[in-house]
Amino acid sequence: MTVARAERLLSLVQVLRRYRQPVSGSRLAEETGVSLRTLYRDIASLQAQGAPIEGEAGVGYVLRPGFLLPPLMFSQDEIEALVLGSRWVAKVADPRLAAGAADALAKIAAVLPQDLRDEIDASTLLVATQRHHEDTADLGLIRTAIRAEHRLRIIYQDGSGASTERVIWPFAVGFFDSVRVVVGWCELRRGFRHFRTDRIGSLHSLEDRYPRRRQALLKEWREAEGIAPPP
Amino acid sequence: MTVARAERLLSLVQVLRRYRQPVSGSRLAEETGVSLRTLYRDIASLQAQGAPIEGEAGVGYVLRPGFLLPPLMFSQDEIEALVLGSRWVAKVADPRLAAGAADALAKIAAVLPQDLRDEIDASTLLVATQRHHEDTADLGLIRTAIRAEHRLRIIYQDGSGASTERVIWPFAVGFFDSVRVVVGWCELRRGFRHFRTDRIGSLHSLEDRYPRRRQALLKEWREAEGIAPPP
DNA sequence: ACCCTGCTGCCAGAATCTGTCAGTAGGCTG
DNA sequence: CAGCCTACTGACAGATTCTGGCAGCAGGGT
Repeated sequence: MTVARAERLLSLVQVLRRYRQPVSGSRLAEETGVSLRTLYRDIASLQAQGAPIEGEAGVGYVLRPGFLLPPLMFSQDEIEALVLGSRWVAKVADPRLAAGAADALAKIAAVLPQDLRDEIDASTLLVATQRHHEDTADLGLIRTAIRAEHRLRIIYQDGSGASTERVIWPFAVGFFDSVRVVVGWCELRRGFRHFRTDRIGSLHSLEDRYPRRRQALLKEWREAEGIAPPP
Repeated sequence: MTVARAERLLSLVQVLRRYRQPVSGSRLAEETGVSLRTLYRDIASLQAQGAPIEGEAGVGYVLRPGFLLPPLMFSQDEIEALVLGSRWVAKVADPRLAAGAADALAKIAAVLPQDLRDEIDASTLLVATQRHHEDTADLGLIRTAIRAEHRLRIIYQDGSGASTERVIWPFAVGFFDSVRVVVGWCELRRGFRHFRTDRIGSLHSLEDRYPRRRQALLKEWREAEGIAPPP
């Protein structure tokens, strides 16, 4: 007894949800293991059932949010991934974000069937990363400033030990193995600068919004530094 | 082009969700417009896909919760933690686990209210960890063996370059900055041993269960190595 | 003891699905 | 503009699946 098609249609929805950018039909066909022709038929079937899938020639398919069908319950691999990720965040991030990781996992656990809930506690994937440098600045405050796109006044000690006071527009944080780095536009240097969180002496939010959007700054910084966006 | 069956299976789930008391098969057959025989087949199909449907003679069918993901609500910090953790796993883990991280995040995004869903894309916390050594063994297979508590036959090259063939009882994986390490009981050495995944030459699951539980092994190993459990 | 129910095997005809081939059309890039 | 990638549609034939009916077994409730 097969449910090949039903299963495939669900997995197609999941693949479309995973990519948020347009995906070509041939790629979807490959991922679901059917021919291109059948993929077109599958897309048409989903659309007939109300899935807001948009296809554009030369671009690909996108699933707009709003499809009523909720996703299937998490798989074992997905639970393991969530647990592992949460453990890593709990270990390397600031206390507020660490608590967020634990709380999020608890909320997820609350909606799991018993067997999957047991998987959470039973997971034996361990985070054993190096101990990182102690932050001298509150990364939680920095994240809040980033979300609100607020300017920050900081006192920063660079690699040579010299201290400077600057106003920056923070828009990202990079998590390295032993160091966290705030990425921002520096008003003093009129350029993108990186600030290790263990070298920021003092930190004060100016509570006013910097004039550009953080996504735009991020994109510009990526191009300047040649850093590819995450998948 | 109809998707009669796929559509019917979904509607069957909806009907089962609507009733919370047991429903008889004949009633379900009537509501979905098929014969009783086909209804039994549909139920079997859904169960094969993991739907926790319970049938009892003389009573009827009940759908226990845990098949579809219900709506979830998270704080901004929790979302940031989930996104950051997922990005890290996607970067450092084996392809299957990495896909699990992306899929889990996509599923969460699908049940989030609009404003929180935007937070996922907007997150500017970046994972910039060092590039790790290439695995020579499929970590996905190892994880599967750990979950099933199966013995593994491996060929391992130790630090000095000497190759040995061993049978191990794998029970944990440690994720270091540049290396992944399988923790197991080694039948050859009669003791706990650690195996870097970039030094495991060959890997073969024996498909039989080792005689102890992995939680017990983990606890014993922790005590032997003096490693504290995660919070 | 009786009825309702879940569940399985078998069968044959009907319905569906799938891949291949061919062709149209729209967007993007150079 | 040409060339490439892409979305889409139609037709066809073979393979696969689906479906309903029938018969029968088993478990629970009355």
